[in-house]
Amino acid sequence: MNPFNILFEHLQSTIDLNVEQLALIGNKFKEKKVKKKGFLLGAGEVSKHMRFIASGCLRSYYMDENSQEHTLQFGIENWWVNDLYSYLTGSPSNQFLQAIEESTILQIHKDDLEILIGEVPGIERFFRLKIQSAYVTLQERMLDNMSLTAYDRYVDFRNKYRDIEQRVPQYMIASYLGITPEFLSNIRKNAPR
Amino acid sequence: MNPFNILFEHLQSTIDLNVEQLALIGNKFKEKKVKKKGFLLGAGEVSKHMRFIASGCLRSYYMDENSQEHTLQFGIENWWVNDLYSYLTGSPSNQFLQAIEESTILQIHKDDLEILIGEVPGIERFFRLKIQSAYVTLQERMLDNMSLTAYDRYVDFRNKYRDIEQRVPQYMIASYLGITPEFLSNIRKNAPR
DNA sequence: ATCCTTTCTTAAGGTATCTTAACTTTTCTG
DNA sequence: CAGAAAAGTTAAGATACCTTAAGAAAGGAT
Repeated sequence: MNPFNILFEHLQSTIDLNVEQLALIGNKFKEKKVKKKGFLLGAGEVSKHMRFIASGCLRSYYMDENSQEHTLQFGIENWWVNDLYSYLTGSPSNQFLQAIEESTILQIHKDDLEILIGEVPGIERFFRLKIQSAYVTLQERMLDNMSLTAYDRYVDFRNKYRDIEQRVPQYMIASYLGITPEFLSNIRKNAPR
Repeated sequence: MNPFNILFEHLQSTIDLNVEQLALIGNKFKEKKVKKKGFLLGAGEVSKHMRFIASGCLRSYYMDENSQEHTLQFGIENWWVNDLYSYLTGSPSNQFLQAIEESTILQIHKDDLEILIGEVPGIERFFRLKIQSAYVTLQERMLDNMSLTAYDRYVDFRNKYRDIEQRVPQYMIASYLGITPEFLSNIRKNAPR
């Protein structure tokens, strides 16, 4: 399926859009392919785009002073990925946005998004809702991290993201859960079933 | 100072408002006093209000299955406190919103806020920006929790929230940092200076 | 098919943080 | 101001998770 049609369907699941509006939207989003291990954003750059995954799989991660990677988000088809921090504040990102599989992205520049919002007001509502649910998800994760053991977090992850679990290497899952790959391995060995 | 004037000044630091608009806003917000240790929201209730602290000090916390408290947020004058999760999704809260000092709150009901947004469009922008910065703050905290040691998180907390540190009991700070009060005590003892 | 790279596992020893419990200090209440 | 309640400290023993290092397995490239 054409990447743009994937985007259109995705948008229409939340807001109503007529043909002219879809055309306006299609004009502003640009298609971008990323190879496996390719980067859409590197630490130090300012994120200037909102990015929609039409196909493939990516993750964003933060690298701390000890060069440890911390995965912030995975994303597959129909997800949005970005360093919202950098995008919203305009400050240089401290994250990397990297493809785990060859992926097709549709992205819109911040300036174009502002224009588009003027043309298609529903878009503003769409992104407000996105940010809200991003917040809600993040808070849930924060609470889980504070109150659950690594094993429980792993079980929750598997239940919540079974589709993602198959597609990403285990050490990235470990870095998402906030543990070392060795310890995740250990957890898996001693897990029931 | 009158609580409403504190709110008005706060709003005007972000958006422009004329006298009629301030009157409309003043009509919709209700003043509420909470005694020390009093609750504005309990687990199980749905949060139906946006809440502004005109004076005092509060915190929101989550209580896990082992009855451990996890402080999500502290708030003092000019801050907004809420369980955004519950407010946005309409699901019952898993948090408590409790006063640490006697406090004066100005709160607006969700339905009234929607009406108000119709009357004063700038208000929508205001809350969108609030949620965005809440997201940004939360992500920063998430990263800190994943990459820093408890000692470093404590130092960061002191630097960032010196004004709050004076006003809240230490065991709440511990529950914010994700450690036990005993361990925070230990950290403080062994800390430089 | 084979070699090289990436990912995963195993296990021993170490460290950050927790648990428990008793004690001290501070704050609140009447 | 006294007594009770809340908050903070101390220290010993426990545990979840990390570090290191080496080897096994899987995946990619030629």
